[in-house]
Amino acid sequence: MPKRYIRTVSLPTLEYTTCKDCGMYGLCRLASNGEDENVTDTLVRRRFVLRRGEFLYRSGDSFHDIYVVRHGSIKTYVFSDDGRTQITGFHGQGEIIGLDALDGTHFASEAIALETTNVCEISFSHFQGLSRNIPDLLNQMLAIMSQTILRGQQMMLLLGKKNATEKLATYLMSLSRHILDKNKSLHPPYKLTMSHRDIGNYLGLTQETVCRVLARFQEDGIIKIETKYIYFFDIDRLSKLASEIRTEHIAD
Amino acid sequence: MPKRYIRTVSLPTLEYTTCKDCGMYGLCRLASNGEDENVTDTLVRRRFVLRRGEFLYRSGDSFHDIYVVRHGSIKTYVFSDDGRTQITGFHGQGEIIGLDALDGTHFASEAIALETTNVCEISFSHFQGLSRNIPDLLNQMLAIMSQTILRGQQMMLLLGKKNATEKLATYLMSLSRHILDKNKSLHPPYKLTMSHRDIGNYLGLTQETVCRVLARFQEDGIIKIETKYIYFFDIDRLSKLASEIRTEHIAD
DNA sequence: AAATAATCTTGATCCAGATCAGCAAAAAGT
DNA sequence: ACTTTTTGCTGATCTGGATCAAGATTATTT
Repeated sequence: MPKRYIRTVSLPTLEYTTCKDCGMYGLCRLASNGEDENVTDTLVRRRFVLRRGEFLYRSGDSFHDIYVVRHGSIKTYVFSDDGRTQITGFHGQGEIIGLDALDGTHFASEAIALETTNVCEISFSHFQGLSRNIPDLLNQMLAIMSQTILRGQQMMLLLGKKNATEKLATYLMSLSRHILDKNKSLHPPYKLTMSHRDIGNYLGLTQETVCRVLARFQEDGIIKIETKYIYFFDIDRLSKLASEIRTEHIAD
Repeated sequence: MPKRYIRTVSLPTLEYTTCKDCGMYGLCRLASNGEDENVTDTLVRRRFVLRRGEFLYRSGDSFHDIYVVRHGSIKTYVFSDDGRTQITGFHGQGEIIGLDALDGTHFASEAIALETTNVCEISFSHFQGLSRNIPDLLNQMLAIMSQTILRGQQMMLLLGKKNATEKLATYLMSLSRHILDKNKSLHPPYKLTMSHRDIGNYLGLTQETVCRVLARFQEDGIIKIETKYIYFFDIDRLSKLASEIRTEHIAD
């Protein structure tokens, strides 16, 4: 996997993607001050394509822009001083990347494409400029960042308290939710762009354990994996296995 | 430990705390538009005291305010649907709490005082109102939230990749850094307001393991714990044991 | 000051998941 | 089409930290 910065600048997207499902849609619309569903050029300065293994940014790169995945998928990770890495997220269509750097001048994390991926680039200073006239821009951004913090906390619970089965079930649940959000149906099999090793790294497991647990889920008829494609058969059972975060109020 | 909402409203603080070391100092100063070091009443609407075991907010509470620890300490946590909890942070002087709720209407996490604690309350809608006139307020808030996201990622690395020794060393390092920030010296022993059980929960360990590792650190002359007070003897060794996150750029 | 409850501590045992190993299947490169 | 590399799979073994247990301190209540 060649790990270089080779950005193929703006291209006709192969698969049509509307902005409507994008995490930045609210922001882009606010910025463009109109209703035009796909004209978001006020906020987005350019788009480009990354191929598998190409970096969006690397640790130490100076920070200027945040990014949104328009099509494809990106993984982000941090590392310890002895080189161990922790994947901090897999980011698909509509997800925002780079929010961990906007308090400083340099990225501490890295982002790399898992497949051919189309990305919108938003200049942060341009964003700040626009927000002087459109105060709600920043408010929307606060909300997005708050959600990111919340997801981090849920990840801490997963890593700190869940066993292998619960971890994988939780992960597959979040995957299935993403698919439902975008495709409105779980039936078309979903392509897993991340390797077992990556999934294991993300969840605090080894690839062997990931493999074994997924094999068990298949024996139990919960999912089916064919090469790189996953079919969801029994979301209810998966949900029970996941021990999800409780968001409703609990009477003490 | 009685777990009730009993707020002792605004009082003369026992120990004098300047606003200067506060995480909100920049924000408060911006809001008050002046240089008066301790007059921050433009942003902070009220202060109050929580006693040990009292909640700042509970899961399901409707969200109106964010909070800053003025003196004392607060722990925050989330939970899974079967009641397991994951402590997401210990928050001391100057730290901001509640940033995980400002995208919604209700808190999903809880915050409880570990000792008698003095808290500044900031109405979020008031904050938003102020920020219309002072755009930098929101920018500062973005930076604070970005740091929170980054710390979450470092926590994922700790929980997912570090062993017990590294976890405790990392935790003690962050503790010592806080002390240095506030006290400008490590010599005055620092009071540990959190129990071994809490520390274990936070780090993904049991209290027994926490106890054993801390005992080893003491045998090795790295720290000394007397009842609830900790002395730091060998920060260098601790730092080596911690395998901290690497923030500098890495040549590939 | 005594009683009670919570927390800390240390040892013995256990087990979920890591590690090691080796082959199978895909994917990428030639 | 063939080689090479990467990723996936499965079994055998090992181990770090969990669990279980039980006494010692420290904190809280009466």
